[in-house]
Amino acid sequence: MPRPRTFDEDRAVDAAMHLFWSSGYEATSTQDLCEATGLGRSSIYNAFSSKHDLFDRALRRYVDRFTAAQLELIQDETLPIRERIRRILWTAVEPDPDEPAGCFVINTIVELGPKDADITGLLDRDHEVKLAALTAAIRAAQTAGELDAEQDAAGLAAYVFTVLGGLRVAARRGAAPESQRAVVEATLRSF
Amino acid sequence: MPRPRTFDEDRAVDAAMHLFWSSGYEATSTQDLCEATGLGRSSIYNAFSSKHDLFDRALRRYVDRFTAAQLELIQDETLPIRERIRRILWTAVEPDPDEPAGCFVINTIVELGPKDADITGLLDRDHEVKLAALTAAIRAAQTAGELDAEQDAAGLAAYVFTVLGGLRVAARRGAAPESQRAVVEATLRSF
DNA sequence: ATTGTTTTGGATCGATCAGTGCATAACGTG
DNA sequence: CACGTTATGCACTGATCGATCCAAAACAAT
Repeated sequence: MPRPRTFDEDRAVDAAMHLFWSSGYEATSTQDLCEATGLGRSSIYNAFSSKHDLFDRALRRYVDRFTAAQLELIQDETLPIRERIRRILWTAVEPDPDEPAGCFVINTIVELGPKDADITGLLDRDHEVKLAALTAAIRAAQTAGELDAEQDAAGLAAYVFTVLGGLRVAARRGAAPESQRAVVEATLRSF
Repeated sequence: MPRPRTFDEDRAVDAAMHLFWSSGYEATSTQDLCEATGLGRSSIYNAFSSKHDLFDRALRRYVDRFTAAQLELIQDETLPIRERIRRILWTAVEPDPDEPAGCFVINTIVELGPKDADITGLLDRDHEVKLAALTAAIRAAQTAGELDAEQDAAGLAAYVFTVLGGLRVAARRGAAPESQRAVVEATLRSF
């Protein structure tokens, strides 16, 4: 019996995600969010309880999407481990012109890391999951003789994600794809 | 004949630097700057023309300080090139508890990179200088037989600074020093 | 068609934003 | 001591911040 929504909540979260991704939390005003989503203030505050809550929803959407894709890649046993790692890193080499430069997660760690424990907890847990998955994949490759078993698997996994973070910062700065490619190749030489 | 300043401009820039470094540009208000520097609004706007100008001064101070230290290290020919690279990366391993986590330059690239061309230009030029210096040092080590001459020196230099960026993002997230250490060791294995 | 519930638009809230104006205080110089 | 100049303290500007309120609108169920 109630009046139904005239907008798609998912689309609104998606628009907010791109805006926060591009401009950060503080620099994005609720007015900007209204314009980007095409909604009025009331609709936004009715569907989401606050700017911070909408940010949380947007970040979760980003994290879920990218983590799912990464985990699928990490656990794809049809590919050699080196190839999987290459593809993980490769996502930061050629920027998608339809999306903001850099990585929303990295941006958020940098902007809110020291100040927002809720957000930090969310990102930490996600990072742990990915780290554990890659560590397991590397260990499996080691026992299969695909990689040198002497190296610390957890350290190698941390290494991959650290380089990925660096590549995404470089992408935010507008690094040239050929430079990024050289970094990926140099990274793989450690394995 | 005029009334002299009762505060040290350098100390004020230093306090502003730490605040911007810790909290970012947008999240730092002029009121915060007054409290951190101990100055009144008039004194700040008299010595610096705007919040943006003070940020620019603070960032320049940071860049000058860190770039000088890095260049000195890069060009220290008494050390093997691998040791120089290790020490560059090592600066991100054990955080100084007296200073904000992470790197002011990285934070600024992430927050203002897509929006502030002046700041971006400053950071790009600085990055170019450091990249050129490390490329030259690597090339020299290659001709001296210290490193494999087959590898692209510029690519290796980009690799080092990319990993450094990743380490600094990880430091902002509060990464454990032992994890950071493992990343440095894995990085050096590419050389 | 009436009722009940929720959405929506628009005005508006107090707080805070970066920045300014002005009167006064403080100092070096003559 | 008096003058010239700058620094400082404080009130204040208009704009914008995130968030709220309320009345009108829209729809489903009866």
